[in-house]
Amino acid sequence: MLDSFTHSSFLPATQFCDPLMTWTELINCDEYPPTFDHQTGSDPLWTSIPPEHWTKHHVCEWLQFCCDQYKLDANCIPFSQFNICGLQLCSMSKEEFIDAAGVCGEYLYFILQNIRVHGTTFLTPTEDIRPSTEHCEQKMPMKTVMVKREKNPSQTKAGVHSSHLWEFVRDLLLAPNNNILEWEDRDQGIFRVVKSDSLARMWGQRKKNDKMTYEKLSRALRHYYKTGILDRVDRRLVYKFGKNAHGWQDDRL
DNA sequence: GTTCGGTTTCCTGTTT
DNA sequence: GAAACAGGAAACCGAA
Repeated sequence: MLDSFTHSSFLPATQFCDPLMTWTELINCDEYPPTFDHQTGSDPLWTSIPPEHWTKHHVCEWLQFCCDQYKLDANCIPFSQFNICGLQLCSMSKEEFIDAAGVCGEYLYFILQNIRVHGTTFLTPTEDIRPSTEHCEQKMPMKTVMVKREKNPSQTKAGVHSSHLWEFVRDLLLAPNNNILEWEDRDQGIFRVVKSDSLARMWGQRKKNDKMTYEKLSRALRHYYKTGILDRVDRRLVYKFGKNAHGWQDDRL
């Protein structure tokens, strides 16, 4: 159904956005929120109204947006089950999301909660919300990456593979209501893996690798010790962001 | 075609 | 005994 939507027709102004751009990157991107010049009049944008007020069409657009931006496998999402209005969508529990779309459902749930928690103001194109370049440089370490993208839109596809495991973990930690990872010491960047299997499943989904296990994922995490992205914590299932990890302090988007 | 970074996979041994 | 950790080694893959 949603295959009929193309990225260009749906989000024309996000052409420079990395489909795997992190949530933090996405909403701080100068190209975000998108402008919908072609959409005016009676059908307001889903970005401009609270999820509770979304129409079925808005929900549909949001799903497509999630697939595009977070590279979720659209084949795993039974769109017929999301042929509902925003109010019904918001009333769905995480379990219902998971029942409907498996791991993708879990991810969709997180994204929706993010929108609900932060309201729609951050999706509204106001000068106050959209960070200026200078402001962004001070607050957002990822600014450099974004500037590169703007300068060279042809690198968009390359950006798909710039999503690293530690960034995936970081973004999951920053997502509200996630029960897979939790902070042990927010200031120190110490966090704990609560549901190792779920984490591995989600990472496997992201990498299109259904053979991913927590054992393999943890090995990948341990590689980060060498590069200073993670520091060793001598406790089971507990990790700490190192000096070379950035963005994890930005819990306020 | 080569190099490189970032995993992924497999393994053995250790610790909890 | 199971689960998780530690880390070596090799393979894989996409980007440059």
